[in-house]
Amino acid sequence: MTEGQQYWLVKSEPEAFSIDDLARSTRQKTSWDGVRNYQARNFLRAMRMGDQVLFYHSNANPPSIVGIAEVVKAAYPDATQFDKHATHYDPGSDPGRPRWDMVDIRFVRKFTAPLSLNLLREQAVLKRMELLRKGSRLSVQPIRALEWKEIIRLVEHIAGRYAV
DNA sequence: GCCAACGTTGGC
DNA sequence: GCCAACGTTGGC
Repeated sequence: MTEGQQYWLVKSEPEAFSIDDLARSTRQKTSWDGVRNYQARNFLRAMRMGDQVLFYHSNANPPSIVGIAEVVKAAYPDATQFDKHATHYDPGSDPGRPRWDMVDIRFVRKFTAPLSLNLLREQAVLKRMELLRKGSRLSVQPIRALEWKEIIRLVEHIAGRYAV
């Protein structure tokens, strides 16, 4: 584990962009654009190359953490904010001082079995996760090192059930 | 499809 | 600065 490495979670609706879409992308990379919430943007700006990112499927059955990506490029201006035809066009953003940023992430792995929201709720160690807070909508959020460790433990535990 | 929770907008 | 109205998110 690299010193200073941080952990994050990003949400995506699989119908819009799934972990399989990421795995199929050119060089298995994508720009995480379209974030239009200041708190989420600030977390994007705090991301560093090599940070590990949990990939969460919202509006899915069941909603689950489905895999891992990693940050391969730190925050830089999100081009879609200046594109009149883009869904997330922001006429209020000044090109001289862009309001919204994006990062590039690369596929790392897809879990053998997704970790459902229900399963996550059962873990005492994960009680403080932003994701599990009622009404939480933050699409980019930090994950504590302990939580990361617990999630990896769960993934390995579940994978072990299918091991030969 | 419902609706609670939340963020943003804009009138005052 | 207040706050009602509105739009969005996202679990269920």
